[in-house]
Amino acid sequence: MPVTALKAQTVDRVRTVAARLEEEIVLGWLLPRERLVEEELAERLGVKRHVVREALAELERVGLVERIPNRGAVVRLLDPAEVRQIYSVREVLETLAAEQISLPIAPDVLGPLRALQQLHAEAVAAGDARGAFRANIRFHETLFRACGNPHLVELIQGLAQKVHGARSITAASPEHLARARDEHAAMVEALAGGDRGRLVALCRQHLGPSRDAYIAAVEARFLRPGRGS
Amino acid sequence: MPVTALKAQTVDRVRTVAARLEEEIVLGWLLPRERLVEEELAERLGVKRHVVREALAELERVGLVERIPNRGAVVRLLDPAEVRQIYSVREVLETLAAEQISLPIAPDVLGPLRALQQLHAEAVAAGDARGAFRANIRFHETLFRACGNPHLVELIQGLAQKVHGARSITAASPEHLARARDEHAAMVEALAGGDRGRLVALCRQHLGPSRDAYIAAVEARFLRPGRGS
DNA sequence: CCTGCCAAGATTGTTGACAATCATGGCGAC
DNA sequence: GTCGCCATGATTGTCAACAATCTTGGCAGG
Repeated sequence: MPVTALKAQTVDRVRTVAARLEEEIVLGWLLPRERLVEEELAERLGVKRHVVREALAELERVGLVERIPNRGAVVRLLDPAEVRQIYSVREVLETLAAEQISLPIAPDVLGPLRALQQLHAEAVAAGDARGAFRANIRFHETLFRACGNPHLVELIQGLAQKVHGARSITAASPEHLARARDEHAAMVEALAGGDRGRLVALCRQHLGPSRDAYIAAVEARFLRPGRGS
Repeated sequence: MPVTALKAQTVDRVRTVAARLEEEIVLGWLLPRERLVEEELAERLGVKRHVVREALAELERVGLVERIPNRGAVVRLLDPAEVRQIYSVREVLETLAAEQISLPIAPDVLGPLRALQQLHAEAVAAGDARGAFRANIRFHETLFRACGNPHLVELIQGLAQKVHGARSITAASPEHLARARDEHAAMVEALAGGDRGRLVALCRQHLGPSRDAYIAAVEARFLRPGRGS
């Protein structure tokens, strides 16, 4: 018998549901201010309400969802100022991590990284936003894990997750995906070449575009006076 | 009647229980590897098991408690290597925050800060470890909040919480408490005097002692070969 | 015509009981 | 005497019904 998943533990199902909802938010299936009704989600995702409940609590902690007592959960609209603050911390942390990666990079990091880079490139080529999103996450996780400090990686991932709600703008945009793809390639190159300065610069630049695109989009689309329905 | 707490919302009770358990861990009431039985805690703290359950999940996320499926929760023993990693990130983040505090410090920050510093000093003088712990948390929260980036503050607090389990060594030690008291005074002085370099240096130095004391204590007391019961 | 209140429906929050799982100690086989 | 198995008790995990709360629509009064 397989060692895993003989019986899906609830904690796993919670994680699965949370990840699924996160994806739907990132991919724009669920829009900001959209209500998330527990029973409806439970039925749609084939789990008990209790599981959905915990998943929503998880997403609330992360910041993707807002939960008001007795009123339920809605997809959160990130305030541009907040996004700016998060990105400024991300920049520091990701720079720090990049600086701590021991170069030359170990082959057992570089190999998987190249594989994930290719996976991402293929998803982009196929116009598969979900695949690109997933590959992108795994790429950065693998990259930053090479810094050797799991707690730093955890922080970086947590911050990235916080602004995932801001990704719906760029997650499906061919230009942004292509740009990310090329930047990933450049990062791998810098790693392989042992060029730390370039790597750090690339990591920093990698953050800018989605942040700016989101802020521009939000200010244009959502923050019109009079809380556009 | 007070405006708040007309009815204690469950989410608040969860937080309260989590904070209470955290304190008991920090103050050494609950020792590493000690089992945390849900029903027992529920009765002792006067809440339903469900609330304890969520609180334990919270503490697990934070890292103070370890939860094994179907086997329950135990107070987690922090691995010294992990503690070192966490402290190294803390150092970066707290330095960053200290550097971003706009000087001269605003009076509406300095005032409360001085009050908390005194509260802490009084608790130390009275040998009130719990009071000192609480005042200490509030002091640092107030201090770092002055950096203007709530997300950075959140990260700093989260990391501090992660190593709270390591505080049981120093939380009741008069020497460490006295030292912290003096360093707090010096920080306030540096803030009031607008001396950023001194402030940053103080923040950095402030971290060292409890880290080192914990590592020394753990290596001496808990990590003997043969998992000393 | 507008305002405030009340009832109905929808949704979340809470609880206790039940099921599943795991540690413990006793018993028999070898 | 030791090893392995099974019954038992303790503990956690799951669930569905019930209670509390909020929103919505309608109606009466001004």
